[in-house]
Amino acid sequence: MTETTELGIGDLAREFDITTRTIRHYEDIGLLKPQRRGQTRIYSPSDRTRLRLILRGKRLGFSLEESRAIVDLYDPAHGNVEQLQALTGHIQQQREKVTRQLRDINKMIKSLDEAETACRKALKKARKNAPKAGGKKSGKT
Amino acid sequence: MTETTELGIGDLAREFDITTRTIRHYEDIGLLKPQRRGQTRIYSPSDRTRLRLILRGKRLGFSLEESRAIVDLYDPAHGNVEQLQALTGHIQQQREKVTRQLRDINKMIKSLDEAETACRKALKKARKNAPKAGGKKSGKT
DNA sequence: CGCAAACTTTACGTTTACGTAAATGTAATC
DNA sequence: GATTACATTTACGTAAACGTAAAGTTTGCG
Repeated sequence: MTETTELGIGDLAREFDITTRTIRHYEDIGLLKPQRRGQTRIYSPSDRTRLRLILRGKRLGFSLEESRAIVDLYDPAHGNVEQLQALTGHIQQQREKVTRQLRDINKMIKSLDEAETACRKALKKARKNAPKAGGKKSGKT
Repeated sequence: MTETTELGIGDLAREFDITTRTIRHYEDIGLLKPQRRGQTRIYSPSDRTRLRLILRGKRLGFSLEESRAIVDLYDPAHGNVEQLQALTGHIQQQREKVTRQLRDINKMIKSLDEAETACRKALKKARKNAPKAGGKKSGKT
């Protein structure tokens, strides 16, 4: 019948290229809470979204506990003012963390640019007076 | 005597807020190769730079093996054309990885923006008709 | 001299994030 | 009704990245 939104654990595993063990592990630690039809886990689109967020966090080097904090941002206890205020705090924290990452990445990209430039330069030189080996030692750093 | 560039393991640990055990571990797996004065490790500015790169990699979620690949970009076997060519390949790989991260980060920042907006909106509403609870369920993603 | 502070090696312990195997259940298909 | 394919729980195993404890140098200071 309804097969539009009903996802099995295998479907998810295939979609995100992870193992079912991984998905169950995320459930073990409370990151996912799929419904059950009997014993079998049934995943909703929102479960899929949570999983996507978790995996994104992973790619960014977040621990599963950190990812939990992020994922929970999208599923807050609605309506309580104090919790909402705490939530803005958490969002701010995450923003700072991600902003630091952004700085790190930009530095790294810059580094890669420099490394590439240096490498190309060395290649040019090597090809020019190339015979068999050993140009001059170039200065370092 | 010369104390300008001579760094002890404790100095480095303090500077980067890590333990000496961590630094020794990086040496164990070949990420650092400080000189020795007798038994004692002596770190050069370039060692410090390598360490900085390693830690940046960590913040970005790179494994130490991945960081090794990056760090080695800056300390390649100079002069060999094939190695230089391989090197440009590695640089390109790293660039792709970092580019994916950049996409992930931008997505996450966007998500955080949305989360914050939603949160502020909910706060406003909550303060307006403040009684106890229950907004509507909002659609997702 | 004596002692603390900072260095060393060796080696077992711990946490995170799953892997992997075993034993079992259920459902469709031949 | 036997096979095949996917699901389940339970539980021990493992790789990475250190933590931590033990036991021993080396160095400087009062």
